[in-house]
Amino acid sequence: MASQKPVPRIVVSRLPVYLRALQHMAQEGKVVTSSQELAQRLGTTSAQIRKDLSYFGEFGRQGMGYEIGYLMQQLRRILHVDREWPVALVGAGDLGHALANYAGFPPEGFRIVAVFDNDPKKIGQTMAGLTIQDSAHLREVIARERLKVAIIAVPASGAQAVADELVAGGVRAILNYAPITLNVPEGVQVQYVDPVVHLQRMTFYLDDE
Amino acid sequence: MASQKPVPRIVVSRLPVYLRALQHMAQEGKVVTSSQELAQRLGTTSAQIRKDLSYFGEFGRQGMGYEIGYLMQQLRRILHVDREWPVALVGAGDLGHALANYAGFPPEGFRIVAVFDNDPKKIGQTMAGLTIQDSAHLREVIARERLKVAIIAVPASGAQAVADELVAGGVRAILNYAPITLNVPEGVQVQYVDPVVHLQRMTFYLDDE
DNA sequence: TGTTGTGAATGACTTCACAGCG
DNA sequence: CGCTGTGAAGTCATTCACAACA
Repeated sequence: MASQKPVPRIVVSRLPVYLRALQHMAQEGKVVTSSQELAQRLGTTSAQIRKDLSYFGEFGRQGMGYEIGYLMQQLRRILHVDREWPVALVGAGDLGHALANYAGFPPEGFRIVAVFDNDPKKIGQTMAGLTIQDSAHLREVIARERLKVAIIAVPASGAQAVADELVAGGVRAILNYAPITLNVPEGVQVQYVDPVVHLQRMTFYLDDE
Repeated sequence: MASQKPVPRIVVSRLPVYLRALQHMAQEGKVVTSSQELAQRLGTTSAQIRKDLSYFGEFGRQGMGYEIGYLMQQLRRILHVDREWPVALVGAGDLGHALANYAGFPPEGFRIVAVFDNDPKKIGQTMAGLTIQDSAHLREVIARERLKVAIIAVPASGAQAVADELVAGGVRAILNYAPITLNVPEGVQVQYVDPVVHLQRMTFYLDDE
């Protein structure tokens, strides 16, 4: 029986990694796997994978393991990625350009449908097939298109203001590439990508010579 | 007295975020702060900040708080970022381009000193002032330059092979932008940036309408 | 007084270990 | 027999709450 307990955030954070590994297995033609095999690939333990999945239901067969296609489908449902998510991208610099053209989004159901910048030289130009819009219209467009997901790829100095506009327009999930901690209301999700922070998390462990 | 207990990874992972916030405060001209103020900015608790810092020493003054410049300096020392780290960048696509030109690295002591790609059309060209080198020479160059830190910005299909070469050359910390879990030896640090994974960690919490 | 640093208490997460089932 | 699903045990992390001190 699946647990009714609240799902720890850390469990949720691992599910996309499981899903990604299952997709790779499927591409390799594998049909069935086990918590053991998956754990080995991911550098974790079979018990952790089984326990994580147990928060949501029973997806395996005793003695058999997991049917990869079925488990992928279930994880997509759990993560709410069994649909298309239209995404707003704010910032049309080098990083925004890379994100707008990233081939990894469409197959996963994330579709960038609007790009914003506040640079007059960029507004009106085209990026990845989309017209760059003035950030001044951010809130209005977000609200009209009912966008719930956005990516911030602007400098730190403008990021909080952008976040405020996004939230005011109705955005509930922000992937933030600006090197600053955002202040958002309860219930608005934020994920941070700051290469400097990520590098500093590793240099700690490097020998001090 | 500072604790002698082993430092939890999760504590280390928060230090760069504290450092970043302190830098912003310093830019605003602030000289002193408190665990309370810092916690408010970062959406955490003062107790957590004090406890985290207590693993490394005593950096504040009772009744007074923390001298921002001093605490920054101490965090830089703890994180081993009180020096220059030369970094190898593998992958000269859109993302590699954005990273090579990222203005946020130099002020933090991270300097991209070598760029690699395996595309004959790109090898020999210049990117951010560096000549793009053939990935075939990856291990050799890494070893010769004694590089300990690298960034992977290649497609998933090539990422494990790149990681193997990096590690063979002596790299001990990898910032991986490829959407795949890397298999590396004990002691080699890896940080993952996969926008799809980050987005999926948030869509879980979005209403299921 | 205000704020740190920290043991103690609480809470969360991971691992164990095994019943149960295919 | 092999592997899942899961309570129970064990470990780790956060929060509490207060002595100590500028």
